[in-house]
Amino acid sequence: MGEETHSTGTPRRRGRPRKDQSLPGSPRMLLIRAGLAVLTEKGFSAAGLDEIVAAAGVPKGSFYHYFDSKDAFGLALIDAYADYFVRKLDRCFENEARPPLMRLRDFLDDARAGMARHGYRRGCLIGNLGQEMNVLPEPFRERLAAVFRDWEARTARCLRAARAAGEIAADLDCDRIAKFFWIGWEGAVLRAKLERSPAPLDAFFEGFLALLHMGSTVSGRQPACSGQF
Amino acid sequence: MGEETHSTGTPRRRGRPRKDQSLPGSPRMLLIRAGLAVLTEKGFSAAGLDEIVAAAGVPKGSFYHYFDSKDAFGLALIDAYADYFVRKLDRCFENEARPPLMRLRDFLDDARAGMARHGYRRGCLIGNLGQEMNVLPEPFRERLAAVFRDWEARTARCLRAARAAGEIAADLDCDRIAKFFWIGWEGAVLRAKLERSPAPLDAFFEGFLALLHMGSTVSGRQPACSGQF
DNA sequence: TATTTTTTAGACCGATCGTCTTGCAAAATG
DNA sequence: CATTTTGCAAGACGATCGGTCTAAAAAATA
Repeated sequence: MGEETHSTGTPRRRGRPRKDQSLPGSPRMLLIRAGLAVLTEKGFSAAGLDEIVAAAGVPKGSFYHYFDSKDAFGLALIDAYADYFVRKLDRCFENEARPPLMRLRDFLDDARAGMARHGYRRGCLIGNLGQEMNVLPEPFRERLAAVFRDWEARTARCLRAARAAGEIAADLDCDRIAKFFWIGWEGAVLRAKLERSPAPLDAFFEGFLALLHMGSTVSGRQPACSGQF
Repeated sequence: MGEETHSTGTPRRRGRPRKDQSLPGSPRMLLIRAGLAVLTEKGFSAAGLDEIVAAAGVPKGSFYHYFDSKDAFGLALIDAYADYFVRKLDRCFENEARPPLMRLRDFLDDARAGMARHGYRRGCLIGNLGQEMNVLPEPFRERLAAVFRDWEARTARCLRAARAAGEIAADLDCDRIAKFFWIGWEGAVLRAKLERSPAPLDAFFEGFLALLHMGSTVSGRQPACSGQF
């Protein structure tokens, strides 16, 4: 009461209205995009704001207009990366046109292509920040852990689909396997960066697949694509 | 010739003789010890020399007497850590008093205890530096990769002993499995740091053991300690 | 004691870090 | 148009970074 309100409920204020900072070309989005590129490559501590604002083509002075601090920026990057990655996961894991186990392989192929595209220099933002946990502010921890829980849940869902389809043994614990996958996968991305090669990704994935086919010898099914582990 | 030489062959020179810098109490060793503590926790980029020399109780000016640069110091730390770690690996993997597969578990127990002792803040130096590869000088890459090759070789030897003892299936490729182990293990250490918990170490290890018992259902052997993967 | 060399000691440097203050341009209202 | 309110940009700022430098103490030989 007393304040004039818009039909949408927004109080019509005087002064210059703020731009929509969720638009792709907005400075905020440019900063986030540049920040993702830099931090997936160098991590948080080694990434300077100067480099990020330069890559974004945004004046340094503007940075603190859009973000309270480098820390707050980092948290925003986690959210942005989580969003981007969940879309990728869903595109793979919920692709009904493919058998569930092949969806996992689609994810591998996607990741391998992504790392190759960037010369094996960019890794996983979540893994990078996780490694730096001891020099990051405490709020990062729960946020990163939550992202992993989410990825694990989506992966477990895909695994259950595979189990329901009879692609993997019926007595496998899909939640534990999904946990196992993400624990090891981050190690594989790390090694791929170190060796500048997709081999660690493949090596881990093949081992993981072999694990999935445990007990399949009993039911007589042959592993489709695993090596001789 | 022309120079006076000791009976040991060392040319006895004038001036203050240099201390043995491999002695435990020497400044150089204090710096390396402090550097290992700081870098296993914070990585290379986030670790400042000021912090390291303070922790070592050595004046900053002395640092550059013993090391040419922070980079050179980092390489020395890799060597020191590799030495320390190889001793640990051999203590576990070549312990003839234990069956080969149990030696692997001994390593797990040792690592779990080590991480707990430091509050799950210190990780693996090699993994930390590997994650930072893009912001490290190029010589680090080959050095780190060589360390992993060494660890893999020692692990593969232990696995072959297990295979010879009939603890694991005869058709398993021990070299590939060893590679798989170290790829995933570094991911497990990363997650343990993130979650400040030993659970990721155990989760990965149990999955790894399950992988080793592939085909054991055929030969009728029961997994000794793996969960229901 | 005089000389030579190693080691200690910390002030100091330019560069870069994240942050903040300040001022002006833009776009609304009255 | 004048006013108001805000968005945004530019650069200054202190702290800290890795690294350098000079000087002197320490410990040996001559």
